[in-house]
Amino acid sequence: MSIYDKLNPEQLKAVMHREGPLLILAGAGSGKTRVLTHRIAYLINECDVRPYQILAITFTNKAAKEMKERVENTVGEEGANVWVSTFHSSCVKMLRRFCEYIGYDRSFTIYDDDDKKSLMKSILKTMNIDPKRMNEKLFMKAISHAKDELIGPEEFEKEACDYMSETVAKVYREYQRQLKSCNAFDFDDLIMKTVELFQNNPDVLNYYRNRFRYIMVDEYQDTNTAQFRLVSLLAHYENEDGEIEHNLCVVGDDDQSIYRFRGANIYNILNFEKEFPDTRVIKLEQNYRSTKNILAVANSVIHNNTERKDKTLWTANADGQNVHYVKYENDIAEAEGVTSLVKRLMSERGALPKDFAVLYRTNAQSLSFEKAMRAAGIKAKTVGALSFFQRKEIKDIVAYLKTIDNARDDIAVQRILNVPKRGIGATTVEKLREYAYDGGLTFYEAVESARSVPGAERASAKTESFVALIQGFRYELEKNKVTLKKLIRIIIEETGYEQYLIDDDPEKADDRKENLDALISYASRYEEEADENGDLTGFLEYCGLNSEEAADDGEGEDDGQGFVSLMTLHNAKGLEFPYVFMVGMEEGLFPSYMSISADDPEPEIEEERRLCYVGITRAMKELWLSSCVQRMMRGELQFNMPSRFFKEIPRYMLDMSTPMNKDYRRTGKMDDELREKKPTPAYTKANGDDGYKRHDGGDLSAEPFAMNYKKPVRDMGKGAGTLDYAEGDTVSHAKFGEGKVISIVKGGKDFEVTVEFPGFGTKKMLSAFANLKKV
DNA sequence: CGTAGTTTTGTTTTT
DNA sequence: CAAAACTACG
Repeated sequence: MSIYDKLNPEQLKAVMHREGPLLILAGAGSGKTRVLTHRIAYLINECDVRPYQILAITFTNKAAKEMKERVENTVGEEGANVWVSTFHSSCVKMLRRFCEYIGYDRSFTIYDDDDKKSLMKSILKTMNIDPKRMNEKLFMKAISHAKDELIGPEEFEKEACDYMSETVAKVYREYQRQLKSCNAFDFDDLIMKTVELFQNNPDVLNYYRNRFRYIMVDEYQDTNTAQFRLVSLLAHYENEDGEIEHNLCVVGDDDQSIYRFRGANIYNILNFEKEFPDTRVIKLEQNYRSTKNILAVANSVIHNNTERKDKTLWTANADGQNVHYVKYENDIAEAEGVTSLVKRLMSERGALPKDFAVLYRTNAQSLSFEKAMRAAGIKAKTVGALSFFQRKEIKDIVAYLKTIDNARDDIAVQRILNVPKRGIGATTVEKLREYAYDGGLTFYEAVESARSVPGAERASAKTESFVALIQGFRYELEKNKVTLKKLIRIIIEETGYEQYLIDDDPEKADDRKENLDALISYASRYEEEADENGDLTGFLEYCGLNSEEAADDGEGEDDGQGFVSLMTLHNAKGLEFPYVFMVGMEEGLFPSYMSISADDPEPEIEEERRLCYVGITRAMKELWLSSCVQRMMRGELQFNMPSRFFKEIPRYMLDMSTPMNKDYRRTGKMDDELREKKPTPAYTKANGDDGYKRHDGGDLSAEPFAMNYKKPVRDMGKGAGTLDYAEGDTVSHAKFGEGKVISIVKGGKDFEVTVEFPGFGTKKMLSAFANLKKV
């Protein structure tokens, strides 16, 4: 009996693969993590590979942690020496060691999105760029994208061809300059700069090439160009006979690529075999997770994508229930409906809260579910929304720590200079910033010499006491060798931070204090776990990269029943639940309005479809899909059509009779009488003599919901029948201003209108959404 | 300088 | 309906 006995033949082939590039196309629920961990075990136990020669890369810290545990379970103690981490933390580790080669100091900090935004805003201000015309988001996106593609500021500048890109180039260069002077990297830099480090320093690269003889990458479909380069640089080893080995094993599923917006390059997986010609390809198509019915729905949806490797997932599992579809009157009814279904499944089937997940497209949707669950007394947890380290109070204290550790971090210093309030106002900060900028100083240095800064003299008494405060903290840390835990307590104490919280918002003060306590226990746990390099810099790095759940906040101790998980579809990747609710499946929400109205919608819609596929395949036993006729979105009542993805599911696969009484869809409440007479009305009507017409997935033109279909009210009169403008007319658009109509093409119930806007170029849009007015 | 009250603006997903 | 930006006042 060996650990390999439980593997199927394909899995076994993958596990036993020793040398050379290997591409594992692993469908959802096909046991890829198991393959990965077993392969690591195989290499160590059977092939004399040392654990430290293996590098396994995952995407999230959570996945890394889980994989590490599983490796240690299969391999034993030695498994702890396998380097399992995310792209970002691997890079941090390597940079921490060698960043001096590229002119950084070892105590560098990492900027998250908030920090990035602050820095960008201040740059735009000093460069006198009108934020009304070009806001910081635009620049952040452009720069981030460039970095994903390994395009540095110089190259970007060379390729700039219009005013827009030239401006971005200038900002990009300044942004990089300031990052460096702050001794900070942003997330994208972590990858790009590591690649730079390798490319410019062969000795460093060779060091890691010789060390990492076997490299594995999980979720390979979500790698971007920079990450691909990083991995291919590393997976290059010259053996004793002078042959080059590429011991690179990547595991992925092109159908689950959902991070294109973040630069993920789907061709990394589609063209892997071209990059590495001697690649062995193994497909894992047997699904161990879901029922046949769930898988059938997933397959029928994903088959509408054109850019994919052909494969079809199958399972030996039972048929299971049909996938359910419920159409609710509004978002509140949806939340209550889902909640009562959860309640009912718990009482009728003995399911536990942890068996359920509610998946939605946008974080904003979580609120109504949180409320409904709380009202019904069901434990639910929203995962991921606002991560621990993004909370104001945590960021403030962390900014103090950053300032103590690395006063070159201008963003951190600016954040806390007047928090809690010390009477140092915006004008003073502005003067200090100018002074620092002109004199090539860090912001902190400017603060130190505020006395001689024109315009800031008046506040110099206040800035001096701030400097003294920081020096005091440094003294505690360096001379008195206080622990991190103690240091944080001292900071809170000395700055009067708790009083500040109470003055700022008495309502939230208690919650926030609890978060501070959580930070303190997080720090003390870090100190216990970390070995000798458990210093302040290390702790900050830990904080910066762990965007996920922090310390258990003590709230609601686990009783073994767990929580209903509320999360975005993106967050659900890699997870599985017996019962899954995919909610808010409406045109304009999922697929999102952004994807529908993009210049070139097809690839975006395909990504949304993959996201849909990911959601469906999270379900093990039973799946509910739902949409609402109307919902509140940004304070306005919106009327959406059911998602186009429903049209891609053959109707006979859907059970549309889910718990219904007269009022269910309107209120989300179940009729108790009905429940008692017919205990399980939900599961009786499926697939059969219900009068539903059956058609296969090929016929997408069929009206899916003739039964309870209402025309969307949104923009009636423009969307349907006729338009009040014609080709050649001048129209006006809320965002782009006036433009000339180039063409109008009829498509389905809508018109695709092409308009040329001076200054914005030519845009294609759907008449129903564009809200164009004839001028 | 700080604050409270008002207006504007923006809408996806995240390491 | 937020959050952010702006304004007016003490």
